[in-house]
Amino acid sequence: MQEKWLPVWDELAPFRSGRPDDERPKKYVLDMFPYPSGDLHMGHAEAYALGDVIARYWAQQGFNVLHPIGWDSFGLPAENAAIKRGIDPNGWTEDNIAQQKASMRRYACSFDWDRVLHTSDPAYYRWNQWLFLRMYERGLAYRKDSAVNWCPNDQTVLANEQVVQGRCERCDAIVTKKKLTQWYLRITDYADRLLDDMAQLEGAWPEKVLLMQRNWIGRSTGAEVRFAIEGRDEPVTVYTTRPDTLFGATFFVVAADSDLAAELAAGTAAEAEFAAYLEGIKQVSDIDRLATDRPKTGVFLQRYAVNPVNGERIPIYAADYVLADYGTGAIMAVPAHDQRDWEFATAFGLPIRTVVEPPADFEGEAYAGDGPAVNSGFLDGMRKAEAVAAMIAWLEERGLGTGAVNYRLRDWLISRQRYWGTPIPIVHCPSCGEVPVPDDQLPVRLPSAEGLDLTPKGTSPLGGAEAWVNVPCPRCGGAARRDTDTMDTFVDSSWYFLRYLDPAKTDGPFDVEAAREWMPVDQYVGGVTHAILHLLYARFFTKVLHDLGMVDFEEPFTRLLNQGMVVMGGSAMSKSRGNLVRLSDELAENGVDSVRLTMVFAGPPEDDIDWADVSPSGAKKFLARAWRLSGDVTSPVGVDVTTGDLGLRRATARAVDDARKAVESQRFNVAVAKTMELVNAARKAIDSGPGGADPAVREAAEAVAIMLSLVAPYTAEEMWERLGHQPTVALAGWPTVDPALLVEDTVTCVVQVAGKVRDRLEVPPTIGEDELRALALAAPGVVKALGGAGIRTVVVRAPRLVNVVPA
RNA sequence: GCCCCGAUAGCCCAACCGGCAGAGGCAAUGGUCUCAAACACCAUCCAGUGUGGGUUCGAAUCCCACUCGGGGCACCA
Repeated sequence: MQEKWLPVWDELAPFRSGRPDDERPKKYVLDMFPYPSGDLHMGHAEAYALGDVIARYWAQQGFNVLHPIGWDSFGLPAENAAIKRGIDPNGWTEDNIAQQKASMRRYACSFDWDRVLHTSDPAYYRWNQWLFLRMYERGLAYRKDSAVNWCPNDQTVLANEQVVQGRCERCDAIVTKKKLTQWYLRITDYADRLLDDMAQLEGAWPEKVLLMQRNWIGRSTGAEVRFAIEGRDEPVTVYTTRPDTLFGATFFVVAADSDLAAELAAGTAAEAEFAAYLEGIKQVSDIDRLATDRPKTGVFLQRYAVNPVNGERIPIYAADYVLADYGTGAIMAVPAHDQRDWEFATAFGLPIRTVVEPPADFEGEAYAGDGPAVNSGFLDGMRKAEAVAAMIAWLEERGLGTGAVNYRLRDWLISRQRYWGTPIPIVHCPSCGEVPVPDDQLPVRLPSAEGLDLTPKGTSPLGGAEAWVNVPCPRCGGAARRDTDTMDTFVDSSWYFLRYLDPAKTDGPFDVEAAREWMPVDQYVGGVTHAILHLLYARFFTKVLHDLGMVDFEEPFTRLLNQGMVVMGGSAMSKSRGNLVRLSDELAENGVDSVRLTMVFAGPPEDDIDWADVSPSGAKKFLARAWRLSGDVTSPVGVDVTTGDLGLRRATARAVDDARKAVESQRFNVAVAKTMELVNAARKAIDSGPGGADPAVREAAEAVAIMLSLVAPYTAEEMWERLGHQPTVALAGWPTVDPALLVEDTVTCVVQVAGKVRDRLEVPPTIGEDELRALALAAPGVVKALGGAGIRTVVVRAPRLVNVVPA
């Protein structure tokens, strides 16, 4: 069947979306593009089967559907394979792309093959560089020196988002900290918009993803408070969400690894102790830091801060439970109302002063809840919200502090010390400093990997490409060096959906006019693994592009579907676990259509599919059963179906309508079930009903073919041909439903007595309440159940239900 | 520790605004066809919705508590 239909589909190109004279309304369906590591696997098969249902459905509904595909082809696997086997990452990548592309074609994905792109193509990454420079011009791309996450295995830095439970999300190595100068994108400038614009996505994105993003951005509101430090000219500002507890601050803590801690310790009696402590915590990995029961440690710096609200002298400690890169790296400690401060105070014998009255039955240690303020001067008696506002006003009046907002989100670290990525288009000149590469000199192409040592060693392999690195400064012409870092590959995937609109464009990253027409993406489909990283970055880029005046929308993806994973025997498939199911084996055994059908029918798309629980051979049987229908139709093409058997016509109308509703609400498994139901009804009509010559049977079989075309394109095409039509069924159009056929002439009304079903009545759907009540009370089952007892009330829900409540 | 989501037949899953627990499939059993088997077709079997309370004429559906499973966050002041 593949040999038969692939050339036909190539010829007809039903899914080419760029025709200029196409007047159909537009829909943009986007599948997350794959990383080209080897051939497609079961996970791809599921994701692309689901995306295809949506794309093909909209095509059947008469939309001009843009459904592109490409490859996210920069990244470590290519580089690691290259190191391991001594081959060129580019060649490895191209080979895998060719293999995946061939598999996708066989898998009958409805992609527009005229729009493919891959991100390791200089014609693509040139625009990464261009966008980077636009951000640089606006101060959104900058370099800073700080302690960064370092993966000792991959020998590269990682973004905050790529560290999971203190481990590298890619290779699972324990992440350490390293002080480096790195490139960042100022995503924190967009924190509020990234958070607030999620209101637009409510109901259209999985609630879980929105929640994860909200948590990740982690906006909190509170106040910044200035504390004078004895023996220091400048006060130190702290951030707190509980300014109402300021009277309860009994000590002060600075992050041990902050510059401030070092400065405060310098020259004091605590200096040596502090240095030893600092050395000690550097040895503690993030893994250990994450342990919840870790005892609080710290060093008294022999110095004092002054609480601005009551002039009290409070001791300053350096500790590792305060983070250097959140807030200001220093806190006021209120042990009575913060569990961490409570633990520290207990360990160091510091005073604990209650300033919020806990409820009488409170049994915990620190009380973080609401309650009336006590021991708090002018705040006494106020509850939390009022006290917070009053304290902020008090501080602001005296210039001692101000209301403030903080975020958990950090700026996005994009430098990577690896080869296979987009070179950062900056030249470092001894006299001019950082100099952007002029636009007309883009792309800065990667030097050939040949002769380069790609082995990770902590600095970028690009530094070894002498001829590439040493360039004249674009500004002064003097000897200068290129920046040798490459960009995080998440930069590549932050705007690829725009590039599809005109992937060959040479005078800009994307076609602004086409973006106005096609964007935002109507439906995005992909794994929940990208719930934070990719989706947050893509949203950020979109907002930057909006501010650059290049797009007129603020959110790139209108609707998001996260498909589940394909697992085997309850756990994720892996070679080492020995439960790997090979897609190629499944395809060879059961065929493309059966595998796709199995994926779609297994359950709701967002649920995991356990391959042990599903039956591709069952799917195969069903497809054969559906296909046989087309051979049993004996009426001619174009026969007047209105003369057909009414029962089957009703079943067809109902199935088509139910399937439509199911697809639109993304219950694809239900849509398949409705198709199965129709196949059963048609079979019955042929074998033991009006027979294959009845026009209603043709109507049903044609509807089945079209419904199946969303899931099983080969089978559907075969049926369509056998039914006497020209290809392609993919554009046959969704069957029209006569609304009259959906109206039943009688419905079954359930009659309950005290909530138990006692009788059933066949009534017209238009029956009135009073009439139905009378009928129900006279029903034999009701009379019997009542047994002469009186009636309290009768609940009538015409036409489906009556409930008689006995006295 | 905090926060989300889920639990329906042996298994995977349906059930619209609270209104007959069953659409579909897998497996099983019986039958038709066959020399026999496979295929195909027909039929049958199977739960009262995780547990305990509550609201309601009526709860799988709403509320509370709990159990189990999955996921997210985790010294973010």
